[in-house]
Amino acid sequence: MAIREQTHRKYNFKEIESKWQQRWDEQHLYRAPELPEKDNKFYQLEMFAYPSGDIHMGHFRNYIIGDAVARQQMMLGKSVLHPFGWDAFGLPAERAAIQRGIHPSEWTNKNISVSRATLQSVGISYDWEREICSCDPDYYKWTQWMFIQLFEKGLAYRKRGFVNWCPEDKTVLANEQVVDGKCERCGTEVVKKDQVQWYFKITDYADRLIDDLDLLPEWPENVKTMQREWIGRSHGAEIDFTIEDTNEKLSIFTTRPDTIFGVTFMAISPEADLLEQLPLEGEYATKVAEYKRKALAKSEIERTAANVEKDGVFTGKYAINPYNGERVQLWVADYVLGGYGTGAVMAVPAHDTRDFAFAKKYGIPIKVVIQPDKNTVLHIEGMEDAFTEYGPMVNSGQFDGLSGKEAIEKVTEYAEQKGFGRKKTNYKLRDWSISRQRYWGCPIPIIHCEKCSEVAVPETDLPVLLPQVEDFHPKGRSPLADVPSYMNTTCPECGGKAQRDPDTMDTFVCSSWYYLRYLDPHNDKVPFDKEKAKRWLPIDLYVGGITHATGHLIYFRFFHKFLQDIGWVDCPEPAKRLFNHGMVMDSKGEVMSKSKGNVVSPIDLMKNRGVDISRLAMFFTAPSEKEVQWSDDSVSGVEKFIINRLYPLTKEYRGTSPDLKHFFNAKGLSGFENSLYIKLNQTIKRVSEDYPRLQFNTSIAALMELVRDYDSKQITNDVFNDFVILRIIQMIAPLAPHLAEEMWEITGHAESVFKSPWPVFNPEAIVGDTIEIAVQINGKLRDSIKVSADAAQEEVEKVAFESKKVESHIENKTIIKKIYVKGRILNIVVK
RNA sequence: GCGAAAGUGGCGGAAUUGGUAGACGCGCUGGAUUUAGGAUCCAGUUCUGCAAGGAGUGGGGGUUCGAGUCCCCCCUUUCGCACCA
Repeated sequence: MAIREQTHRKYNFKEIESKWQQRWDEQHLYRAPELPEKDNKFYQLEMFAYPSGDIHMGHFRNYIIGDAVARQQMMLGKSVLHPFGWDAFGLPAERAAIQRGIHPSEWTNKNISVSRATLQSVGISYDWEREICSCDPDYYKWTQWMFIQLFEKGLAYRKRGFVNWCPEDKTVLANEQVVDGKCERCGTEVVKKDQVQWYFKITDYADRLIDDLDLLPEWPENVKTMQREWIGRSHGAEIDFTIEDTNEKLSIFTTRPDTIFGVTFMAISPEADLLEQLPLEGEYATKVAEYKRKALAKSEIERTAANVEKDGVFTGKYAINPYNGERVQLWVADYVLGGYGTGAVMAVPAHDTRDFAFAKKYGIPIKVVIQPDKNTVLHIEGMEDAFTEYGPMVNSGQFDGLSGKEAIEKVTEYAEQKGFGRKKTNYKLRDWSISRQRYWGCPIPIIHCEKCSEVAVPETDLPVLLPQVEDFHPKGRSPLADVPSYMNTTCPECGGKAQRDPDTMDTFVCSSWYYLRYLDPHNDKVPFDKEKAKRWLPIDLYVGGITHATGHLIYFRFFHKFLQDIGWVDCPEPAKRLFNHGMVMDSKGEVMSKSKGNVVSPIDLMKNRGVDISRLAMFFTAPSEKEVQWSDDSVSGVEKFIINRLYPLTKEYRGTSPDLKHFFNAKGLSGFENSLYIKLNQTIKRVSEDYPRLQFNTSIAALMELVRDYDSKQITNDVFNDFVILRIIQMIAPLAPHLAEEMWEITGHAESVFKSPWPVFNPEAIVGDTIEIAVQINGKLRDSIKVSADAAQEEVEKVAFESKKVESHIENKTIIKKIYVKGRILNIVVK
């Protein structure tokens, strides 16, 4: 009876999974050392998670990918750091507070408990001892510390300016949080608002953020391209025009100084401060004011829509071109961006598409100053659009004939000599606006004093605790502004009465340095220990969605570089390799979302089929970087494989405890055994090569083949039999950890399978004794022949020519040549 | 509009460097076993053809003994940027 039970051991995933989760926890299997050896560590990180309470398929996929890598790295003998934590500040908690009348912290903590429990039930190899939470004062103390470091270096500053404003959430948004002119969170159209805001001077790092992308060969090319374009470096010149009546400077940035003689008007952005300083007169003043009001009221969408006709209004003023003294009209136009360059442009209708359209509309002159080549003359009358390419300069005085790069250089040099211009590099990247008029965020540790102006809270007074408030309703100012006990304080410098800054920080600040806190999460003296950072950094593999390409992943690189500059980290980049997993869609290919009601919960799936089968199903469906259309049909294949094939292997185990430290000694194996041994080594090779590519679908396929070929009845060598079974268990372990541990225990191991060394293939046993060679005639496959693995070309040819199929294709033909690719193919060319 | 990536059976997808296209799985077909099965096992399954054969990796050209893979043109899809002067 006992034997019967043994041989019919059922795959009881519920029992197995909870048993091992408990054991792992008891054994502290995932506890990372404080100080690993520098060349034997692996820092595996998945992106910081917002605790929304329910984990969906996308999270599930993200985490199991990281988990498989971390577990294999353990088996490769590395000290693995695989931590997790919560990006817990942010709007949803505040919304929940408004809707349900509970405090954001309560809502957040509840969600964290639920999410943590779910993740624990997925059996992810996190070192929970290192769990962090960004809304915890022990954490945000150091976020405030980071702010102060930036502030002291002049990299955190306040300025008035036009900001993206969401009328629904009543808060400021960073450029990255505006998608298609709408608020990323609530979809409301974003408008411009004039406000004083805190900024981080990320633009100081623009060059390094671009240039150091070259230090990241293991980052996906598309992410690097997106970052380069987002930062948007362009080289050109700044040239000072003058305003006719006032003699004030009007500087503009241009990448095309070679078109300077073609300027026929200038245009200023309605947002530009310059505009305020212009002494406008009479009806012009009214018209401009009216235009400005309308332009600012327009949403980002209306203003930036591709086909919107350009419009503007004449200011009645004129500017003087310093190169030729020409007097040109000065316009206000909302196609000119306030935040880029100087907020004004020189307009060259003949050679810029936008200026062309504008000039045509308002009847402004067009002047050709660049020709396609020496012999082609452009005529304004025939021009349908601007000519924007490079070519020789004309009508440009002393510069006539120069073209392209040389022209640009000469024209710029001239301005430098005369003192009205200079070389200039501009960026699309703006300084990072980080203040938010919201409650649920990290308080800005600044005190405003009438005498001493902005003063950082002394480090000893950190953290500046978020006070309790009653009313979270957005009013357009921070809820903290209405808490006198918070706001009123004394100046750390002069001791006089002072006010705290009422704003909180963008949550992207919290998530810009969290990967460092994991290294030393309980340190109450410093944000993290430098020596620990030295040992653990950089992150070896950073897994997350592509959505963060231009937001988080730029901020996080910026912080890292800043910390390098002030001596806290010693490497230039935070993450060596970045991996973007594909999205999980529903079976119709639509994004899963609550509002569509098409969300498939991994929780139900795991309850019904088990964690390991759910994991394998996700892995097997597609390679990790590809989008998947999730359907429960994906499960049946791997489920059958596990229940009917793989798990029952334990009952074939013969209890010999083979030596796993060395290659198996294949001498004396039978024919079947030998070919299985070859298959085993081929599988180890394939799987070992698939893991670093995160191509687990093919690893599983390879294991399916191996298990299919395994046949206990044909194996007489007990040790060999057991050797094969143990190797299979090891190879599937990072993908299906509970199952593998259970099998590992059944096969007599007291210690975790993740402490066993990852299998190594025997390079001398990946090719069998006989191999198949394809025989082609003129490149077309005609037959396939079997020869011994070490057969020479003559031998192969001999066998090939004996083939009837080959013969029928070369009859009455002349053999021109024969190409033999060793071990693969013989191609006979005939005529 | 600009930039990038990708198009392979009924479906998800294999195929490091040019070298037997369709591994593995789903689905489907047939068979075995079974009281029964939507369980299990075995066999088959790119299309076409009775067969020998022929065609075949979005379409068209090219390089090569040989192209899913390399080059040129076109089409489609997805993603990113979208007045950055």
